[in-house]
Amino acid sequence: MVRVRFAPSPTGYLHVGGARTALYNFLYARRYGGQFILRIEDTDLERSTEEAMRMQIADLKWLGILWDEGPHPESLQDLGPHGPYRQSHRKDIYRQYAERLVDEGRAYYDFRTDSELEAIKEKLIASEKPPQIEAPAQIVPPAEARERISRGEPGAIRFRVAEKRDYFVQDLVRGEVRFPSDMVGDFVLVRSNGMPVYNFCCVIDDALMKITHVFRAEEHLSNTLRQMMIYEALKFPLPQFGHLSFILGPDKQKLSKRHGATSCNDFRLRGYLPEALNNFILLSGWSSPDGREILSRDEQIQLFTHERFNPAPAVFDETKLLWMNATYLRALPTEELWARVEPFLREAGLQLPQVENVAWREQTLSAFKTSMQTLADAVPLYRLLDDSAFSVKPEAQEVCAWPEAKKVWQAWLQELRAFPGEKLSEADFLALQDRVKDLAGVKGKHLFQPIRVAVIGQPQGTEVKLLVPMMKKSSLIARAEKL
RNA sequence: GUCCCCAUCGUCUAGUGGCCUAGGACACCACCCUUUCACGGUGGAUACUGGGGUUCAAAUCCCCAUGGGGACGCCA
Repeated sequence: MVRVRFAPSPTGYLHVGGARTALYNFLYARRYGGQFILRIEDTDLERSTEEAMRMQIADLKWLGILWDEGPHPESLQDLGPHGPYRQSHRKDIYRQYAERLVDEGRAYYDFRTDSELEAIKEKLIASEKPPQIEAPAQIVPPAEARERISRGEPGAIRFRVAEKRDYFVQDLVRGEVRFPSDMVGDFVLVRSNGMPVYNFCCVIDDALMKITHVFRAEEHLSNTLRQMMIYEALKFPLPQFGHLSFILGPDKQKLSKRHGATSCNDFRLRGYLPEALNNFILLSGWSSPDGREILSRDEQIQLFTHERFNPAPAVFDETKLLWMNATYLRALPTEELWARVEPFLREAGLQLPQVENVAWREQTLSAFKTSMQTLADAVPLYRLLDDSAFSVKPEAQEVCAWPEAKKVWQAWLQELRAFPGEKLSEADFLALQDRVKDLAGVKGKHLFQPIRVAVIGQPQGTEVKLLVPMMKKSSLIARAEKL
């Protein structure tokens, strides 16, 4: 049974890198009919917040990455038999294992102060040795140590790196990786404030939650050595590891805030579709066997295997994401697309009198979607239909200066006023345009462009024969009168 | 500094010794469609970091160099 997890630390919005790790784990679980667990790694009390945890959960939901065990997406109550799923709620569990290691001599209490440890490190560096902490000559016996701790004295628990030897992992992404044990000194398991550290919690949780495969970012590769030592000391079975390469910014540095939009929430706000972002990050470090790029969730699940991970880091290219978003957006059924676009239009405060008309939505959206790459692109397009926002744009200057323009506008207005109906169909418009042509004695672009300016105030955009049927005659007249 | 990871078009990537005069996608350029702008269609330019091996044969295996990234925390 495959059991995988995503274990974010709640210190901000969900990052695209984190989203990718979550997606890969999720797909892997679905591919092999296993379970996907969400675990919150909030042992850093300084930086973790409840608010950030909610944001991350909201982002995962938005992406459609749902978990079988973990905090309930709404209530945040533990869901599943291996809880609690927040590390800050598992302190006692960690403590128990730490004490066990102390009793077995695999770990020891360390009452040395920060400044003492600092001095030791400096001395090591001065003598050109790696600055690794080792056990003091005299270790405080467990009983005495516990006595001192219970009196409130601050003391940490350190793991004792016992023997010098090489550790090997068969990494699912990188193949065999060798770690010499002297890469690390005796490392802290439990802080002197009683809170255990990441490497320790991670091992205990993964073991207790029966995690079989750990797919995580490459930054954890060297942590794996420490974790392997803990697994060994606790006699826990080792899961399979797969270390995913980084997602980088255009400058090949690790993607961060200064690269602009990097959180899922940023992309949501900018009008990206979750399915497009999903599909895009999927392809940043993984490829499909047949080279196809646009893949439905079902296809993703069916094709997802660890053999197709790319060990090299990937640069995040928003241009391609934009293309992919446009592709998904245009493929959406109109009513669905409308549901996604509508919040952006509302946010922009546009006044669109026919907004309740389903046929009008269909008509406008199918005309506009070829010029949209993001949902936010709908706003300037629909603004053209808002009478209160109508104005002759600076780009129209040249057309307005044509001597033919005034003649065309005059005829246009005259014909509009004479038109019997309330709205013009495409055929009505074409016929009317013909009469304007005869009346003004103008043809070609000198006819066409002034009419466009009369309709939307600018010389370029969607075809006029599609635009005119979107508006009421009264709007068209009002606009023409403003020229 | 020490250790670890990585290296194919500008970018995402295919490639697991002969199918590679290196394939696809985005972006770019040209043309077509089009009385504008998009969409769409067709075509084009562009890459195996360098040097040594191994082999009849290397983008592919090995070594070295170079470059990039990561870890070396009582952060995760």
